[in-house]
Amino acid sequence: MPELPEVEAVCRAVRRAATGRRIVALHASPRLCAPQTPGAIARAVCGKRLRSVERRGKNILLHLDGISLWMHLRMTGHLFPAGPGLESGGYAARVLLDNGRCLLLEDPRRLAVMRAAPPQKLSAMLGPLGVDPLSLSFTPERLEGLGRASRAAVKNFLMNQRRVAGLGNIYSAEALFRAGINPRTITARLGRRRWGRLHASITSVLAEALESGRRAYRRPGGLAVGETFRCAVYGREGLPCFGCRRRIRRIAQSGRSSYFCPGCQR
DNA sequence: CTGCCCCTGTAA
DNA sequence: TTACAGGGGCAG
Repeated sequence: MPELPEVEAVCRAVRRAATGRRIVALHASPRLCAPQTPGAIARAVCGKRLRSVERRGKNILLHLDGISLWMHLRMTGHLFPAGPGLESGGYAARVLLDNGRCLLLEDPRRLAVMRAAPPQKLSAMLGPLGVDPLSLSFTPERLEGLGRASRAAVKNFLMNQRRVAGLGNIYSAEALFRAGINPRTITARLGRRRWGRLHASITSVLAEALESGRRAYRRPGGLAVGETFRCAVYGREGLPCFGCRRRIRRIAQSGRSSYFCPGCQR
């Protein structure tokens, strides 16, 4: 489920619920922990206090005393604070806190990953990540600079985490719709005006998604993050465009679906 | 940079 | 039964 806004909402929720708390136990499925083991991760983090929560792109970093816990939710992972009683179906990991509450990681598809390592090691691992679109260094000039030499379709460019870190299939499509840019456009061929529009679109789409995600996340164990964001093109194949009423089209790009309006996106 | 793969659930 | 799913590592 998660792209940048959802992961950011998760981080805020975890930050509020667990900062300063000590981890007393950790249970996790082996697949989630590979190539480490659940036991090794548990030994590394138990007894440590959560000092801060950091997001880098779609990556979550829980910084403890001298060691950090890295998580990536991939396609279907959910992470949320929960009470002691919640024994919901099939969690992938449960991190018990010293106040009786816990952090629950659920993932029906079991693609999420988790690892414990010193923060420097994790930073090195995440080194190739590109600019975070919520950071101050994300400017129209920076974006244009990153894409000037790319011959990939602009949709694929936006989804490349080494360039811009955090956009996925949904918000790439939504940002391109707002900017009026066809997802198949060769990135390097975008002009200055379009780079400016694309930058503004990314910023506004993420801000709105974050806002709707915050509302959704307020219910403990309830609605998943991001569900209240109303997509203009994603998942709307064949339905009329909210702007020009033409039918939204779906095409495949790099094996993934891209949605766009043939009228509004040239 | 693109294709294939990793998994499991859901819908057509 | 098949296609597809919001991600990313890896091979080619």
